Amino acid sequence: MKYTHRDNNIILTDIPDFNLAQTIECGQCFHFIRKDLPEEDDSRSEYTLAAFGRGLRVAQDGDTFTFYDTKAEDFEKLWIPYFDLDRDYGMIKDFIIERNPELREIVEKNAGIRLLNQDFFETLLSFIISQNNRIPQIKKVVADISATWGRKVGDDLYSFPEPGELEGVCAADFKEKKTGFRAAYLCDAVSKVLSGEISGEELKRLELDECEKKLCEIKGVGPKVANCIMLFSLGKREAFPIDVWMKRVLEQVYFGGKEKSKPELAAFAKDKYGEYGGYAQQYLFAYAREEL
DNA sequence: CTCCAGGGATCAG
DNA sequence: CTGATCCATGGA
Repeated sequence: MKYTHRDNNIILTDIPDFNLAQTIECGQCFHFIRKDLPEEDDSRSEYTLAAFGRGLRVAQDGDTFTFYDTKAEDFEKLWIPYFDLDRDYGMIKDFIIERNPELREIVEKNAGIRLLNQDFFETLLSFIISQNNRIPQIKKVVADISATWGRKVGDDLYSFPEPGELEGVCAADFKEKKTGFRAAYLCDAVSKVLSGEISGEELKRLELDECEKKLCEIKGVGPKVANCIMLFSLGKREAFPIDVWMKRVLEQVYFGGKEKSKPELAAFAKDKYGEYGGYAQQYLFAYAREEL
């Protein structure tokens, strides 16, 4: 990874297959603020985001990425893994398109997506919150929970609380954050993590099916949420979350619009995309939200 | 007013 | 296994 260090900023060029806006706004993370930029300038985008107890201001201008106020050590240890910058997405996309030519346009429309490697605990709670909810509302709840129990890590930006910071927080407290019926689920998740019954490190070592099964022991975690957690925070890139959008796009692309059940589609996707399921899923999801 | 949101728990058949 | 209903909350 080649980059330069200037005025406390990390400047990154020559990084292919990476678009900041596509990566941050494709529905895999909720803990960010997009900076309003004058005019609709597609070539520039800027965000502040929180991850792993840190805040980050980052911008893309053409093929130049700027990580503001970032030390080389943090860039190497935090942000390269977080943005998955060490991975060869050109190879991944070629592989997907070669085996699934019907996905060519869909992949190329969002060719700059990278799958983030997020914190397990934050991803677990965030995707419990996501169930039967809308992205703006999810973002609001995540920001509110962070502002209440996390630490200040930037202007109007707070880290997502660690498990220990939520010790003693009960369902009534979560309800005040507009989590609705998910409040009890969040309590169960927090208590299982605090007790050690659920551990991100242990889950990483499990096979996909075993990992999903274990995650589904948490109240409010079903197949879709479990697969999001595995894909976005446990490094399981063969995971394949199926929500209403994935259902729609798969039915449209492969079944002429005919209805299929989610378990049916899950088996279909596993057979079709195999270990690249997670990547295919994210290109399909972004396409579905834009075009369907 | 109704309908629905990156679903899941629960219960019926 | 499959399907129906309910779950809080907010926006269209």
